[in-house]
Amino acid sequence: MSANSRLTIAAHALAWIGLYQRQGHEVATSEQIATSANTNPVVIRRLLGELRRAGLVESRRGVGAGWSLARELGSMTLLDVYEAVEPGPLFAMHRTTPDQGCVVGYGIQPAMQGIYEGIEETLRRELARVTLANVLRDVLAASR
Amino acid sequence: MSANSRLTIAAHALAWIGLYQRQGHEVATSEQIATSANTNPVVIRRLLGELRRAGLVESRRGVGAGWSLARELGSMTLLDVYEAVEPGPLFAMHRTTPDQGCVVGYGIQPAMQGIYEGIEETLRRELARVTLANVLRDVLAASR
DNA sequence: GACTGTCGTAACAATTAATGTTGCGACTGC
DNA sequence: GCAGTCGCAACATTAATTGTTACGACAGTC
Repeated sequence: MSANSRLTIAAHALAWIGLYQRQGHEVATSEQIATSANTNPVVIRRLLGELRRAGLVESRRGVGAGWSLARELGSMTLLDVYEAVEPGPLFAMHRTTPDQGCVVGYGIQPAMQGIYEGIEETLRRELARVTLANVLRDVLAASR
Repeated sequence: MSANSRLTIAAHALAWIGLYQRQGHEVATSEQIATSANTNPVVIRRLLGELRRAGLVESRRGVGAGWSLARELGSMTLLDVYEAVEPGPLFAMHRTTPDQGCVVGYGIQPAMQGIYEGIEETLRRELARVTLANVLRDVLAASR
């Protein structure tokens, strides 16, 4: 389905900053994170900008500039990141409104909307169960 | 997120065929369904072709051709439709492989993979709880 | 056996979203 | 003033979905 790796990259960036800070550094640059994620610094800045708006990270400018965590990794969940980074709903409706003169065309959107809402709520609950500290732990576990 | 209405359109088509058959008709044409969904018949044929491969619908050719349900709506779940119609996983990995020389770059994909698998499993369970008969019922409820 | 209506499928265009890239001004410590 | 990095805009590239056209295959009917 989705050609959409935003959540993955955002988690990557947060784990990277968290580990880097754990190693005693103050801030991480978009350049460093981009190298680790094998992408362009601007892509990282865009993503981190959204995370900053959500209060998950902070940025400094000027010399010695860069990014740092605004909260402990253990207090951030994937749901926080997901909501900061994913704009729309999981499943989309028709791109053109269906025939309102047809019973099915008229009723399908409210029906699916209701169903999808319940499913998204469950997805949120699952995402909320995973903290970024869990993610970093799993990341480090893979290297042994 | 996903600019992806495949599941919605597929459910629309199945509900339409189900209702049409309930009204005594043998088969529905892609033309009719496309009119209700306000899209092109070929789009419907493509989707229904995938549903046929999954054993949910059947098609006849020649004069009086069209589509019919292969099973009761009550025995089809949204999960059946989802699996027939959605190709990839819900969340994607990096589009280029991250820096394998970096601890995070090395461990992030297995870590996220494990997390995503659990979440997708939950999603599947939710989708499996909704039958297409439920969908049609909700559709008809909206018109009153 | 020709005719008709619909599927089956390929080929291509159009649209949209995400991602990648370049450029440059803004900021801040030296 | 200088250097390093963010902030952001503009544009290019890529990929997926959707829309469209075209035409052959098929199966009934006349």
